[in-house]
Amino acid sequence: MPEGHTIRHLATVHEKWFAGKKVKASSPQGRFALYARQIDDQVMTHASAHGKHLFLHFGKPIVHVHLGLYGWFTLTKATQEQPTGTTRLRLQNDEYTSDLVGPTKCELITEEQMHLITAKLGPDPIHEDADVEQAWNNISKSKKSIASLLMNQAAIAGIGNVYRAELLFRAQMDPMMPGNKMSRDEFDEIWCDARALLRIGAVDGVIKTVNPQYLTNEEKAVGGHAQFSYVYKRTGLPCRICNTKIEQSNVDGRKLYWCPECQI
DNA sequence: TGAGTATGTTCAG
DNA sequence: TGAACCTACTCAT
Repeated sequence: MPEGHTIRHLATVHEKWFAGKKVKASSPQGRFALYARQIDDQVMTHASAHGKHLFLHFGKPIVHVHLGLYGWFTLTKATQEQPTGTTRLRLQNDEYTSDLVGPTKCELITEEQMHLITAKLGPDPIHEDADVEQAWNNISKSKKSIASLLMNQAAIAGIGNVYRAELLFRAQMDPMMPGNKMSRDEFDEIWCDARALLRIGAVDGVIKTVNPQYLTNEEKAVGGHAQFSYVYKRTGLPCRICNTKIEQSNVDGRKLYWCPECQI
């Protein structure tokens, strides 16, 4: 589901499947129908991602997608199956089908509008050339907690509620630490870990944060595509490291999970 | 059948 | 700060 790793994964798959070829575009649900007609039978040139925003480039027109909380793509080998009535956008060629359901945003924009969107976002750690100094600047000048700042897309783009909880646990950091009280070393550790974890997650679109040595035998048996966490959604369960019960609280209206023993 | 929940964002008050 | 929005799924009634 949608944090930065998912969007990067989706950009990669769409580019691999559709770039350089004519694409059939339709909007079974109807809300994107007018725009779908404009890109129908056009060639997708490439796909790109910044944070949680996906851009599918059809020459000048660009499809801008933000999945929001529960939007998703169903990616399949070319199918004759009818899309569900809620499918906002279907992209298809002879080999592949991409169905988009429930996005917060699906619109046709210009390159200029795309730049306006990305200009409002902080550096995306998954990008090779991401500006770490800009990210440090955004964090270190704020009195807000690091838990709050990591979710702020204008500070750092692409991190969501799962990666936030897991990054803070892995760094053994108090989630309430104000950005302007963090040392550069502490920030660098989180930034580098975010880079690494997002890239690992982007490979197959699954969030992987737990060192296998801390998985139970049952969890190990489940294997590859399963998602496990140190603290996310583990309220009341014992910490994988110290056995203290994981706690849950609310930061900016979102649930935050942490270990009161490890993260001091 | 209906309430609650979900890895998100925006806008009104 | 809280509600609204986009959708599907789980669980209680």
